[in-house]
Amino acid sequence: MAVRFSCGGVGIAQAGTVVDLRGWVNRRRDHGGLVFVDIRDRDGITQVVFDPALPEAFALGHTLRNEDVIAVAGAVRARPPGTENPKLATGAVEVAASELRVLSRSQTPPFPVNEEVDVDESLRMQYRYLDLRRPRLQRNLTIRHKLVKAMRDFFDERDFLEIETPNLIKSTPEGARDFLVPSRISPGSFYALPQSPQLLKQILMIGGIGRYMQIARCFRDEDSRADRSVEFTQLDVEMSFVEEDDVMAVMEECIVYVWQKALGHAIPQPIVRIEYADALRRFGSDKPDLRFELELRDVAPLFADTPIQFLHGHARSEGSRIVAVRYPGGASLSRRDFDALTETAKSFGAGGLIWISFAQDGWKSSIAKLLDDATVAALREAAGAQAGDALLLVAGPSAEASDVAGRLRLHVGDRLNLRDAAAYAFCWVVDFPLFERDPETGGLAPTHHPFTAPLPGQDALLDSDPLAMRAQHYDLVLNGTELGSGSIRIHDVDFQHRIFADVFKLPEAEIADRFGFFMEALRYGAPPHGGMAWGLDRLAALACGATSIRDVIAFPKNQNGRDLMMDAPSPVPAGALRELGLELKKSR
RNA sequence: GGCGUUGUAGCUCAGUUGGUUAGAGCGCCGCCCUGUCACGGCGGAGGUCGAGGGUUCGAGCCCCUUCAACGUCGCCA
Repeated sequence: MAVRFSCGGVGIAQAGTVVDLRGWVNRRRDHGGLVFVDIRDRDGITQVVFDPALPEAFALGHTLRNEDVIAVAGAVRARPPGTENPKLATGAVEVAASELRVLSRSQTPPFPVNEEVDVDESLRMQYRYLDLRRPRLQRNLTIRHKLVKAMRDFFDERDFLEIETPNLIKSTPEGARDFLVPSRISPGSFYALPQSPQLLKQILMIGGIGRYMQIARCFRDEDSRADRSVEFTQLDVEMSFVEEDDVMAVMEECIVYVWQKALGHAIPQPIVRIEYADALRRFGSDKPDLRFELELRDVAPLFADTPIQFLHGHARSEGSRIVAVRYPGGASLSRRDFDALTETAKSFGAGGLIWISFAQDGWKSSIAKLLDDATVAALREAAGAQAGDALLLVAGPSAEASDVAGRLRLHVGDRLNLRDAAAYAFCWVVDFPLFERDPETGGLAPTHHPFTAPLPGQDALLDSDPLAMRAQHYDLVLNGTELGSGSIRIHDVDFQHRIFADVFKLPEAEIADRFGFFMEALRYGAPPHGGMAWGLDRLAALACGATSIRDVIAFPKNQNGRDLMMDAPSPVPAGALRELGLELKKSR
């Protein structure tokens, strides 16, 4: 009686036992008088030998092709000395096939399943079931599973309830475009798919749940990127009767636990906290990559008396920065290299780029004629440049200069291979401003979302100087990627109303229409509460060393939001539209 | 919507200054092969060069338009 084993599960311990293996033909090596077939499942690969001594199985073995699905019964035996394969976990043994059944034949696959070669991503998506058989996705989905499992275990142990929130909800535009779902029973009315369960989890707190978590699917009808898709998954968490430090402590414990469980990696604690303003000043970003140093240096004072026209203003203006990015070894770059760097800086939004290099035989610069030795020496000192380094200088209004310099820093980090995919540098970013200026409307916009509470004691600033308000808002950042945001929420209905009415200037009717249900809930004893949400796809991608979240999603959508396997979205029959009370306009 | 990269055999790619019949490796098909594991040997099939238009005696290569994939800016509270 053959015993079922996985294709990665047989070893020398099974020698002599008759096993039953099921799986896919990974490869066939047909010697004419002897046939080797590697059989594969999620667990691994085992070599099966077909010998002419058993003519029936042997004859059928000849006909096998890659990706055929087979069941093989045979005795496990140690391989003849010298023929062991150390590259295979099961390489000490082989299965001598006594019985072969072909469960399913496969057409020739459109791309190799048994090799880790790069294949055009749209082809991989169209034949996702084949891509899923390959080691990379099997490994990534396994890691993702472990992450999610660890999260559920972690929160379960701490008395959190996992609660599902609906996917068909009310459209309450939250910045991103909603996906709308027409209602058959209420023609002309639409559900929206949630951009996040934000209001629902707050209402769960009002509902006395106290501690909530969910692995929640979210939808935003915006253009995709490598790190974001129209449909994505969040770890969503909310807690009652907590302050910032309580939430951050739990979430920090969580990431440490999860990283240990899923990756066996110990995150050093405590995770460093960086104030928002500091992050911008030192790294030019509110999601700094701490895998490498190269901190930005302000050098504006050195240009206070500069004759250089375009620097002069920025050197003296409160709202401007002149920032130096150190490029270790940059003195060996050619003028052409610096020209290319300048183009790169311009693509980041810079007006231009000043460079200074410190070679053995003296300094060079794009503005050499306008610099003197003393200024250059002071610059070198201020920016901490060593012999052989170069400095890249960016000047402009603070926000722009910080952003460009921050991107240049990352660019230099990339060029010098300082951004190690196997390293994990976490940090908290705290002390965000509550509001920021919306450059389009000129009005105020929430930095996080309109339910974020300010630091205690700042309520009065709402009328006098809202831009000076700081939020009880914290981001968790890993390797320059924002994993997630959280905050303490407003639980006072009057203050929440002032945010909508006084700050965002929403008309009463609109507040009532969009948020009426929520405002009403706040009137019935809302506990102080706060929480956080993490982008699970991003987290998984970083954990797997994947460059795109599509490599940690079983059935991802492409850049245009299309599912290439199912070919969705697709037109629907006219009758389906009629039933929904919808009529299509002729396109264009 | 903007910018960039890419598009040549089933896959991954090469293709010179515009010049004969568009190539390679892998895969596929057939035959041979009893210790391979990227098995090996011999033979073979397979191409609207993304699509459309143009320049030219002649276009895979030059020009215009367009489609698609990916990256990125805008956008994503």
